[in-house]
Amino acid sequence: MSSERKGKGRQKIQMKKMSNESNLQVTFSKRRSGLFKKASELCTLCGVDVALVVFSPSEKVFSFGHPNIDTVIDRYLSQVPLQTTATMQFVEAHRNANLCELNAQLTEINNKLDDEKKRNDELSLLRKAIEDQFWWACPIDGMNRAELEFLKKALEELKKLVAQHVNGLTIQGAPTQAFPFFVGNASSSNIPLYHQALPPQVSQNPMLEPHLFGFNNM
Amino acid sequence: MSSERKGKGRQKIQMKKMSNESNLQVTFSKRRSGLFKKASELCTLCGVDVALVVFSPSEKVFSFGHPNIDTVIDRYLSQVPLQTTATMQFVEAHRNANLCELNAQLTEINNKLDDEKKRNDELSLLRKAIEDQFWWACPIDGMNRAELEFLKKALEELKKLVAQHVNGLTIQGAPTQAFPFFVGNASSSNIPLYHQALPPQVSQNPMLEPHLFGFNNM
DNA sequence: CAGACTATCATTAGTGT
DNA sequence: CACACTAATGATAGTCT
Repeated sequence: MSSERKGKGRQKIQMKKMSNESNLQVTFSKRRSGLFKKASELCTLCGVDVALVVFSPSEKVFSFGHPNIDTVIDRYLSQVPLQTTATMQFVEAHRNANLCELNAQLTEINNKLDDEKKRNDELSLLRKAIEDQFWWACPIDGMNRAELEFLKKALEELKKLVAQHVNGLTIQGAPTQAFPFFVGNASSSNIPLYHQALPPQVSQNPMLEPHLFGFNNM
Repeated sequence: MSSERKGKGRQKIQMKKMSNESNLQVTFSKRRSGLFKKASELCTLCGVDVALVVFSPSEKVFSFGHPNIDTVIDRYLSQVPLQTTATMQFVEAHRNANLCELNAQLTEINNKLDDEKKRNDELSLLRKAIEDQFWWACPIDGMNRAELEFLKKALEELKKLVAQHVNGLTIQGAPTQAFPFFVGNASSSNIPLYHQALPPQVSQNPMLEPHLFGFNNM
């Protein structure tokens, strides 16, 4: 083993649209994760409401909301002079759609649990058989250790799976979906837009928040 | 200027709602800045569309969108096929009923998994210690067997719990409807919601994408 | 192609001004 | 109360697996 294992580590990157498509895809995934994590942390730490929607390069949509994205969007829309019954319908309809996706997730988890159980049963049987024949001997020692390790790993994976749901910090891509190749940026004017408004209630000072966002280097 | 410039620097903080109000306010500002910056960077780097809405502790609203927040929200809302009001109500009723139950059950499951993992880790350590000292002896055999059995039982119980939900909580009214996956957890409580869905264009199955869902205070 | 790894960069908690 | 600073923590680009 030569000591050449020095990865170059993180390099600074230019703040413009990435040219390499595959690189863009992985960066999108990583940064999307980070963004959603940050959003949830903001919710947790400050107890505030947040809605976040991201359309992937392949037009899939990722969203996050606390306490509920539709609620927050609704609140946002109602504060913007645009509330219609049509929007309400959309909101309601959309909420229902979530359930199906959740179902898929649960099914997946359940299948994994099932697999683990099966494996566990097999292991137990095997172990028992060995014990019954050689309970007085020691060679099972190493084997037991391996099995225990296996079980531990399985449990940990399961735990992680559930924990992911609990924490809501992971979004998985579509397992059944083959996404078409990226078509290109529809409207990629590089500079996004910030906007801040006050709720109808706050009548104090419309300029209460002097903290401005500057995009100096973008 | 004395050379007392030694600040203690950043300290790790617990991921729960901050108690100190003024501290919360400043953290909110800082993290909100960071969050919006991350969002815009994602837009710029990957050329994707994003909508972000944050309600401050004082109920002010901050929003960001690329290319335009309302456009993105509209796209988000309209990507779900409309359903009839009746169906929606039906589904909603069931969902609400199930959510609470599932929430409790899954919390329980998660706690059990947590316990099992802890126990398993302890066991592994203990076992390793014993092995290291008495690898040539057999007494560990019986003990391992008991613990293995215990783990097996725990796994089975967990599986059964989840299986009950899979088999018992399916909603049969809506064509695209199943049951929600819902989680609440004591340890990491303030958890918002993640959700991912498909774009309207995908004509295969409007409900293919798996969603992650989780929040604490329903 | 999704994760593990790691050197590096970026964010931010704590503090002073 | 908004900034400036700094030391730590946290995120991630590049790489390998």
